[in-house]
Amino acid sequence: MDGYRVLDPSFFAPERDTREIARALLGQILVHGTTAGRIVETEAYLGVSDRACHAWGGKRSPRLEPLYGPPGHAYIYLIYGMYHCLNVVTKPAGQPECVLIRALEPLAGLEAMAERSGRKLPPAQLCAGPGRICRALELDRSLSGVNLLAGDFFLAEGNGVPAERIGSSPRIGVDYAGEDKDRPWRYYVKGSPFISRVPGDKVKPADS
DNA sequence: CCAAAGATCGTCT
DNA sequence: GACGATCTTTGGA
Repeated sequence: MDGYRVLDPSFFAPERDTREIARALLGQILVHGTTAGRIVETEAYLGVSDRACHAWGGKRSPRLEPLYGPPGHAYIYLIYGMYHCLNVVTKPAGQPECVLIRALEPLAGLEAMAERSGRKLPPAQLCAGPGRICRALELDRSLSGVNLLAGDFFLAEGNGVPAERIGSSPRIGVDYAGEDKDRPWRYYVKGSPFISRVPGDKVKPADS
């Protein structure tokens, strides 16, 4: 879309820790076609040593190939047979680390997003959750592996979020990860009404 | 070939 | 808080 400037490749400098990138992605813009949103919630997945990461132990499979590819590219997979999740690869090829994009503040194409949801969702619910993001922006695994620094599906510069406005918590839905399940590698914009869950919530707030 | 599981979401009690 | 939907992917027989 016009009016957005693609993120500079230096955003994914090799020396940058994936958790730092996860925090820096807060406030940046995700664009696909005529839909766009500001990233307000992310999770870091730290590769082969992280039991919560799909690439834990160096596991490889066709689905995971983009995760082993260059940084700034998308890794998208189908989950539970009905939803997709979008990740941004953060490290040079061969280092399978990434950031899961968990929630956006919708900025453009809200009507299309609501239409795709098939129901009347308030803006705060349109992109509150990884599955909802992919539904709203029409992302699926045909886009896994694409470069997010070019094209019509890309990351654009936004205003970063200052450290004091960033909260952290354990990652969502990784109870299978043993000793890594409680690592506080989920990051969110404090007080944002667009995040998928507020710490302390066991379940999502009811529709309203 | 077949079984099992899954980085979720919506609905129902 | 619990449960079911839905189907690809993976690993083992």
